[in-house]
Amino acid sequence: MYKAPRGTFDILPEEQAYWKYVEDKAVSLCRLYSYQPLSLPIFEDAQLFTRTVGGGTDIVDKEMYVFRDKSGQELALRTEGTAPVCRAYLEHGLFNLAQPVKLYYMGPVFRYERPQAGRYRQHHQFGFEALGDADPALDAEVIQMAWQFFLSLQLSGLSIQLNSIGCKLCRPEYLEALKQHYASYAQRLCPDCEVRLSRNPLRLLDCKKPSCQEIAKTAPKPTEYLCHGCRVHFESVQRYLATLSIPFELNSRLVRGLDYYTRTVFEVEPQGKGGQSSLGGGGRYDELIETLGGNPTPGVGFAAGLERIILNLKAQKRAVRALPRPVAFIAYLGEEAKIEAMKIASELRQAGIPIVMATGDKGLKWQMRQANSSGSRYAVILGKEELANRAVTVRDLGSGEQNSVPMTDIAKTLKRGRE
RNA sequence: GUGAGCGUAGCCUAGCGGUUAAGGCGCCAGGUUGUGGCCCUGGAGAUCGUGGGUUCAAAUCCCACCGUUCACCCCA
Repeated sequence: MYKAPRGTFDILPEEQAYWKYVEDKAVSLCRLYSYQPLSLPIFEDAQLFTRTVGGGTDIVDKEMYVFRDKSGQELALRTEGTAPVCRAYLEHGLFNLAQPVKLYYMGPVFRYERPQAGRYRQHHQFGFEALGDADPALDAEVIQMAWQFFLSLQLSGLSIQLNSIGCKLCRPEYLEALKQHYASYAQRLCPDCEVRLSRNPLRLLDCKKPSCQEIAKTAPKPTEYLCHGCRVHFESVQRYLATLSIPFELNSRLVRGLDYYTRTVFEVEPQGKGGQSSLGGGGRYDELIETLGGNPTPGVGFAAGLERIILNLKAQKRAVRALPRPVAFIAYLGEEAKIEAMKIASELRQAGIPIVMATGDKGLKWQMRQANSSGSRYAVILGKEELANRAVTVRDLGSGEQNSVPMTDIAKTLKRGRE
């Protein structure tokens, strides 16, 4: 027997209401803020990720699904959405549009990890990006959007963690200071942090080991080393957020696991949870498009994990609207009635009424049971008697009331009952 | 990549050394010759994850493998 590959899963009909709920909120949010939909390929040139997300990050070093196609080109299932959005921005000359360009996307992303609660090899992200404008007001807008997204989902107990990690002007100096600080504790570092010290020092800050956290506590903070431009920017972001009444907590150890971030980084997480619980995150990436060969172009964005959102919706027992059910189930008795029933079903569907047409030539009892489990509001019954009268029997499956309805009036009757 | 728990019908679960592996949900049939839901009766459905070992005897004990879940790590 075949099974879905490890870390992947089917979303069965009974689960779909949650997905629809989240997707609808995402789409209406983007409409509200005038972000436009962008659909992206599932795989990209592998280098798109290695060059932007960065070597030394787990995503690139050990989590990419890389393969060669028949031409020998090295491709990768996408590990995130921001770099592909920027690639599309450059490829299609979207820099010629009025800036900033505001886009959103939704779809699967792939990372080769060991699955656990809220972590999969294929998961789904919803993200939005604003390209071509360095205004801190745009950082604030993106954070506000993220926040409003979770509010609209009726999730509670969340917090926004906010930090600034500087730019190419000020970060080198900071990293130097950070390395010096850690160098004096070299023998007390965990093995992972020893590697981080040389490969990706920023990540030293978010090690969860108590012994390393001690060292991180006294470590210099990125915000202490911001250049003038970055400091002013960060202050503005905070001021704008305050103006918009968006709550946030400064977290000087928030660094994010991707290399392309500059200045603002933020994360939305549930209260009192550990490391792997982040619901979404984002930030500014003013150097990313240049890395991809474009003119220097600032950008800021956010992405959220749909599985984790749904996990939290369930944990908080949020009811979601059920998927629509059929209006009527059409039962028939005998071949002649079957043909008439098929015609009626067809007409009703053309009138926009969702119908389940019985099949299988079984008894009425069986058909009624089907009607019941289909969730239909009505059963429409068509047998010899009805054929003779040119009128069907319409039974309300909620109340059990049942009437004879002329064949010409079925649509009208069913529609009336819908209100 | 590391560690721990768990693998019994489509789903949930009982059985934890001894004859035909038990129950609930769901499914099918019947209780109405043309009427669902509730109820009643009956039925189908399980190589007890796979392989090996211990034993007179293994779903039950041991080992390996596979799968899965959770945690670490990292991230959505």
